[in-house]
Amino acid sequence: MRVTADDVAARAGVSRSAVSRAFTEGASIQPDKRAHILAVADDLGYRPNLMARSLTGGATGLIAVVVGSLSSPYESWFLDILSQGIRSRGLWPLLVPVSPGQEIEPALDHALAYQVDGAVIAAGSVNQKLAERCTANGAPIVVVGRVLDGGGADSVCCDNRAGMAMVADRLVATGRSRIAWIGGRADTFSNVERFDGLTAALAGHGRSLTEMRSGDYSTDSGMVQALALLTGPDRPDAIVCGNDAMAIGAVAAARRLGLRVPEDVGICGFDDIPAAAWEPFSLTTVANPVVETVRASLDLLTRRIAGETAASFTIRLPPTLRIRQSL
Amino acid sequence: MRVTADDVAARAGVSRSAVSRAFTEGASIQPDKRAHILAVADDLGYRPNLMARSLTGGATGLIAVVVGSLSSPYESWFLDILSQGIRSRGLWPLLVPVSPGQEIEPALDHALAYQVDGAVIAAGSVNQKLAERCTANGAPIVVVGRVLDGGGADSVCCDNRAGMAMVADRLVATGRSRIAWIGGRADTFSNVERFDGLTAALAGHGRSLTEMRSGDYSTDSGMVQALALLTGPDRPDAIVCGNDAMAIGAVAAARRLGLRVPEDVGICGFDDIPAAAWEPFSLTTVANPVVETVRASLDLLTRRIAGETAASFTIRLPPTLRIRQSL
DNA sequence: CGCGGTTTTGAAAGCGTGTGCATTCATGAT
DNA sequence: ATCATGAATGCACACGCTTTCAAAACCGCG
Repeated sequence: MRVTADDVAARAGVSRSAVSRAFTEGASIQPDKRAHILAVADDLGYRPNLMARSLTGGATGLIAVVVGSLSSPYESWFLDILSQGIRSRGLWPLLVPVSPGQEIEPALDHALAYQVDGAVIAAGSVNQKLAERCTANGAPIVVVGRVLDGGGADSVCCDNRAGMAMVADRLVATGRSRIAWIGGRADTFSNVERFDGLTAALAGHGRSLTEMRSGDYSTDSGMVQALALLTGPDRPDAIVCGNDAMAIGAVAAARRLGLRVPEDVGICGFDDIPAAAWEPFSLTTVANPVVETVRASLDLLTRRIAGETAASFTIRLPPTLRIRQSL
Repeated sequence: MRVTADDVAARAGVSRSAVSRAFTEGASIQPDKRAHILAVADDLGYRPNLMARSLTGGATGLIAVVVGSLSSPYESWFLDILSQGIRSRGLWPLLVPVSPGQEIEPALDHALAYQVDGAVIAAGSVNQKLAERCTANGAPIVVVGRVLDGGGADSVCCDNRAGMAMVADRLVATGRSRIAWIGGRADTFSNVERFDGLTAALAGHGRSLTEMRSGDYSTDSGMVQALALLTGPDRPDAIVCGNDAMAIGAVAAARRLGLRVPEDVGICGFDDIPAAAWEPFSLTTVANPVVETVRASLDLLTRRIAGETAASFTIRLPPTLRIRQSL
């Protein structure tokens, strides 16, 4: 039923090896014979079975992409760019969705069983042991958006502290004095770094946060926390959010209360997702360099796949402050 | 280097067949021997090579997911739900991203070469010939969001005309008389159906569109087209958009011009993406039943994969009108 | 025409797994 | 004690491909 290389060989009057060579770039075969074989193959609708090929070749061309809930605008934006990057390198993304809170390990195990050539991990928590297991199975990994403390895997991550330093400067420049914070999920690397970065930078200006609250990185949670802040005593004149989604919620909250942004309350996000530019928000935010992040991640990963062995590498990419209307 | 079933067999003092059977549910093997083998396997970090397994078994467990630009909120929302659904059925999504305007065929061909068990196609144009090629290669497909005219593939699609009929009712009920349309990319199935549905339903009320414009389903294009409409002569008192992203842009445009929504101009979208509920928009929109769409698609697909052969099937799911603040 | 050297070519040996088949083993009935 | 029955086990083949290896074909040159 399924047409195999043998079928093509029989039909073209050559050996199966010849068929294989016809499909292998730079293999030793006569040009006109290759052309004939390819014509026959096309006629029969034959394409080499990549499963079988990878059984010998050792490479599958698959890259596991571990990503969190895709309805989050940041994750989907990142996945968009990442998947394009993977395809443009002739590889294919095997999607490994993990809901927040879910264990990454069983899912990644399964992906490893597919003999993926590598993995980009942008969600879930990964420890050194897991990283080593992946590399031991011949699948180097690169961790995106956080840094593995123990080493053992390359990581690419935006410089959250530098980003927050720029936010602090802006807060001071616009004369904000009662500055509140809405964090994301507390256990995440980016949340910790962004919070630390902000408090440290503010301290450098002799200031500190007046209030701290936690959301879960969703727009709804930003809305809820911002409502609480803005209706509480000693209303803040600036709210810094752990990401853009929450900042969008915060802007909505301010609007609902009839407050002007940025005059009454300045609001700042992080990431610069596409929606941040939408006019009713016009979010001032820290632009996360995701294009560069993707490029760097895949460079690192393909080099490892090619066999380069070196100590694990951490790349920190500098963000930029995108000043719009909200702060 | 890579640990194989032979390694486990040697270490456990059994034959390789025994190892295989230990990992096969319901195979004939002594319980305690299976336990021993599994223990040894776990110790060695062995997992069956799914590439090799699928070479004999005939099934790979992979589902090709053809999807457009993921930075679009609708696409990423859909992919989120779809990928969860695929995983919950024990299958794995192989991502096949195709940019709008790009040919779907070469990408899908490559996915077929991976011997995917099936494909969910939610982007790009697919004709009957392509559908037949897929099924001939043992990969049934289901087309989502549009209907294949010639048959040859199952399709699941929301009833765009019914949705637009509800919009028309609402337009009449709120007394709109100058109704404009902002369409999406003209060549898409959903755009044609939604436009036809709206004009037909309006005609049923003895009304018609006063102006028609085309965007590209992006928020920016919605903004641009709405600005043109709202600053032109004979300003419309309602704008119906081909999707939510453009409707969001239209709301932003109205706000920029100082118009009140919905008093001065009513705005309506389609899909009910998560962002539609965000407060500054509070979009009145047609809710696309994506959860049901995903369920129906995967039901259809898994049944085909299981071998059920029947005439191709088209499922039309009824949308609902979600009335918020914008119309 | 012969010869060393370079391509081409096909046969065959894997790659890691599932499974049909024949064999062995344990079990219980006669 | 013997035999029939069923489960458990190992051997070997198949899956579809790549690639090594040795043989064959080809080339230019003397």
